[in-house]
Amino acid sequence: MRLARRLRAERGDHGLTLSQLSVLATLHRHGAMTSGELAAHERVQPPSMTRTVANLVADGLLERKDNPEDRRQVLLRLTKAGTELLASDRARREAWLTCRMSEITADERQTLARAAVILDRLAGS
Amino acid sequence: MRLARRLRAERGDHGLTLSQLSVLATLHRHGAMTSGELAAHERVQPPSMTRTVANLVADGLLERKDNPEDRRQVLLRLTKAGTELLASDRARREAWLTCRMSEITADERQTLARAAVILDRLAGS
DNA sequence: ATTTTTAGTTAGCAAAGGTAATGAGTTATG
DNA sequence: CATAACTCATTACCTTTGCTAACTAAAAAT
Repeated sequence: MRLARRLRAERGDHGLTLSQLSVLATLHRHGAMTSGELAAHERVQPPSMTRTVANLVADGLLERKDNPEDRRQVLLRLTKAGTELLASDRARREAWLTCRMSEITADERQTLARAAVILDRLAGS
Repeated sequence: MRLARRLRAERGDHGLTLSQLSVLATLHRHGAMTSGELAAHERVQPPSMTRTVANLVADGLLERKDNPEDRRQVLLRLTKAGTELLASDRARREAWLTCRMSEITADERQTLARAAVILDRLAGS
């Protein structure tokens, strides 16, 4: 909990929340998907995702595209602005992480890397 | 992010949020403290803590005690109900964790334990 | 005695989470 | 084919959690 808050504090300049950033990152990694798929992936209820997405669309970071094959669905994808913001955030985060990583030993770094893999598996990626 | 949500989903029966639970756990681990100390420890601004604490007091899990030496301060401590709820939550969480831990090898468990220590240090516990 | 600082609070904003109910589109069935 | 049933996304509404700014009361400093 405290660690999560510490990370949140490192969110910084762009003014996006972790949830919003996570949506952008998911779309970047897995490509365009529907609101429902996004909700399932982020482990959130559909209405919550609707709202988060609406905010991101309003900010011009996502765009909606109707699916002609099933007109109930809406495909979401990153705009150019969204992709760029994600890239710059990643850079900033990398910088912070690099700084942190310099505070620990190579051994410890390896332990963290292994732990990340295990946790990812437990989270059911 | 997704892992955090997965954990949150495991919150279950008692109806408390992670923030509330974290406050109870902190008070249990470090003993009674003031609202300000609690806020600093949870890395949250004082007004946020005021409200969280107010909810917990309303639920009968915390109690306020004026400090006669400095009457600006309010000491917060767990009630019996708060202590019991914390214990039962811990038991439930342990059960879940034990179940998870049985899914991985002893080697992996050790990796996670080591990682936890390192992260704690980075978080500035 | 007055000013400054400190602890906690109140008021008000936005985001994120949830459930319940609706609307529109698709699929299944009589 | 017409209707029933289901699915996807949304709207409406509630709670909790963060935040900042402004305020009160108490303590400390001048």
